[in-house]
Order: sequence, then C-alpha cells, then structure tokens
Amino acid sequence: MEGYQNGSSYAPFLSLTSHQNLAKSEFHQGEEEASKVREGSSRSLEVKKKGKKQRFAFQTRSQVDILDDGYRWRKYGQKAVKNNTFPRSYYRCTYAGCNVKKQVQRLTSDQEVVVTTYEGVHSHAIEKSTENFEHILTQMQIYSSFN
DNA sequence: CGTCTTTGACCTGCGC
DNA sequence: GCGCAGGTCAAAGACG
Repeated sequence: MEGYQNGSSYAPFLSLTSHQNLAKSEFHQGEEEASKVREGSSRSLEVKKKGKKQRFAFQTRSQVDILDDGYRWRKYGQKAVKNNTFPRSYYRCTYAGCNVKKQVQRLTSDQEVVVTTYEGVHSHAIEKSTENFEHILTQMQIYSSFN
C-alpha cells in the first residue's frame, strides 16, 4: 500500500507551499508502473513494484540547471526534445532505496527559465540545509503539472 | 580513491 | 510493420 508516504521529512517545498501564495501543485498518483520487465537482454531489473508515482513540476529562474534542493542527485542521461532546442537532463536520487527521479529542462524561448520536474517522494531526510532551497522557493513558480 | 559526469547505444510506446 | 520521440543504462573519463 502506501509504504512510501512518510509525511515527515520529505519534499521541503511541499510543506512550504502550504503557506505560500504559490499556485496549486498537482500530484498525479498513478499506480501503473508495473510490467516494466525487459527480457531478451541482460537487463534483469525488476520494477514490478506498483509504487505511487507522484509528479511535481515547477519553473525556476536560474542560470544553473542544477538546483540544490538538499538532496544528492546523479545525472543518468541527457536527451534533447523535439520542441526544445536545449537538451533535457535526467537526475536520480543517490540514496539507497530512494528511487526519486528529477527532470530538468530549459526553455528554448527563455533559457533563463528552468523547468524542474520531480518524480516520486524521498524516503529519507535531507543531508544538507534547506535554507538554500528556501531561497530558490522564493523565485520558483508552480508550473502546470503536465497534461 | 571515491564519486560523479558525459556520451552512445539500446529499449519502449505510440502513430500512421 | 516501421519510424519517431522519449526514456534509460552502461562504461569510461574527469575531478576533488
């Protein structure tokens, strides 16, 4: 069931948004992640765990793509989208058991704006101070979740 | 030495 | 059935 919900020490922005005048943040809880079996190759990864996928996207005005939100992220891919001249970066949480993914994309129209999309919820506390992220929160705007 | 970044290749889903 | 787009992984290199 909801073994991923801690409601204690995750996504600092979630709590902050509570008293912020930011727009509404939409969370999509989809339970359709199972069936990701890839046979035929040496990939024996089993992601058949139907975990709740919560997606959270927002815009930030920054010159750097890497927004330090207090967690450690490891980049695992970079692909360019057809609609955007700039490539999209894929990050993943390096915590054991915490398979949270982060997606960062820059707008081709406004390369000063960075769209960050969080996927999943952290199951561990932050390792760094949130003060830095809190500052970013002031400039960030909730972007329409997705379609 | 350990950690993380980068790039290419590979896979899947969807559309036609 | 094929092509396109998007998404992911792995290995090597770079860096502190």
